[in-house]
Amino acid sequence: MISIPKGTKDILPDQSFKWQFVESIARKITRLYNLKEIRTPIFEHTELFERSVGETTDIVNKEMYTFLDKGGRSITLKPEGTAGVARAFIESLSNSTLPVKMYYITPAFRYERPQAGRLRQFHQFGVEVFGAAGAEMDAEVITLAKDFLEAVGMNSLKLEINSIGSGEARKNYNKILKEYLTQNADKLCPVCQTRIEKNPLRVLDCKLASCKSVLADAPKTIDYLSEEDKAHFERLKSILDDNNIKYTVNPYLVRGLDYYTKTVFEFIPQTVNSAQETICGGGRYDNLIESLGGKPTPAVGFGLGLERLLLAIENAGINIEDANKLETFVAYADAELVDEAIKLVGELRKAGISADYDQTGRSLKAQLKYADKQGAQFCVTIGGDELKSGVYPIKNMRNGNTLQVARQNIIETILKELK
RNA sequence: GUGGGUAUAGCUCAGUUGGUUAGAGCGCCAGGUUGUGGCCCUGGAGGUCAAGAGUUCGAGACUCUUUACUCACCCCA
Repeated sequence: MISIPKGTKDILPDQSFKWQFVESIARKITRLYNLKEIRTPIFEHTELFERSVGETTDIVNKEMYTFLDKGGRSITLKPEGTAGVARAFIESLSNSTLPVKMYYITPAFRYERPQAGRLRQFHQFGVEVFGAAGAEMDAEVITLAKDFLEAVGMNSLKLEINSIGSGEARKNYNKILKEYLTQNADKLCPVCQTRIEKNPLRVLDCKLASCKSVLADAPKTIDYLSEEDKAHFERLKSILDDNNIKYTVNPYLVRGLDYYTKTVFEFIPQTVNSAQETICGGGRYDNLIESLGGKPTPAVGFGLGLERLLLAIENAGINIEDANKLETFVAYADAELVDEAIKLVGELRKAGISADYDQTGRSLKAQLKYADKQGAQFCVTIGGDELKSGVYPIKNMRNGNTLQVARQNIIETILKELK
């Protein structure tokens, strides 16, 4: 038997309604915020990710699905959503009226050891906004994420924000942090010791108590911001305050991708304690477009992991209704009556009512059982007597009540009952 | 890449110090009066006990190897 590849999952028919639910909310909320969808290819030139995500990151170093195509080009399956959108912006949208506001729902691929909330093919809902430098847009993006999360039922999320600065100030901070960490290297865990050279910001994120105590006295990003960056961060906080959006400033919050500047943020469910707790992470990346060869263009966005979101929804005990239940099942008591069932089902469908009948020749009892399993709301039964009298029983499967309805009034009756 | 756990029916799992023909619940199919679902009862289909080797008179069980899955670390969504 051929089985599913490691780190992938089928979204089976009895689960897909959950995905449709969160996706429909994503489309609804983005529309409220005046964002339009963008769909970029599943694969891009490898170089795009090397230059945007960052050559020092684990994602680029060891987690990309990279291969040579038949033309000898190095191709990579997208490991995240931002790079492709940035490329498309530079290539096709840089002469548009700014700001350009977009969202995407896309699979992404990382070659990692799978675990709860982490797959090799996973799915992201993301937002990218180009061409607005002010903190108003940071607030817009954060608020959109929050509205989305609340609309899917995640009401008790923690929002953490921080600013990691930009330009010279950021470089300067990196240097100072590195010096501090080097001086205290002997007190850090082995993993953090290797991080000092590779990616010192990441040390701030370490969960070990021993490292945390070293970090308590470490220089903090927000103390090394330029005046402009500081004003930007203050403005963001005041907008959030004014709009009653609760947040905590986490001076140790950093992001793993190289392209972030200034504002960074995460949404974390309060119910879980796993390391995969962050379901939404984002921030500003003012240098990305320029570093990819475009005109200097400020940008801000977020990525949200749909698998993690659905896990969090489940953990929070939130129940998602299956919106795709069958509306009407047409049962027939006798094999000769199947033709009338086919006809009636066809009429129901033309009237916009989802309808089905048994195509496998089962007994009436089995047909009813099947209708029940499909979650059918109504069941019309055809028998010899009905054919003669022209009056059919419409059974409401929720409460068991049956209406006797003349053949020509069936559609009208069901449409009325469905409301 | 590192460390733990698991592998028996479609699913969740039992299976005694190694001992006849491999077990349950759920699910699936059928029946329980000829035309009415859910609850209940009865029956049926469905397993190379992950694979390979070893120990033994005898292995689902014990040993080794491999593989797969899973959880955690790293990293990230």
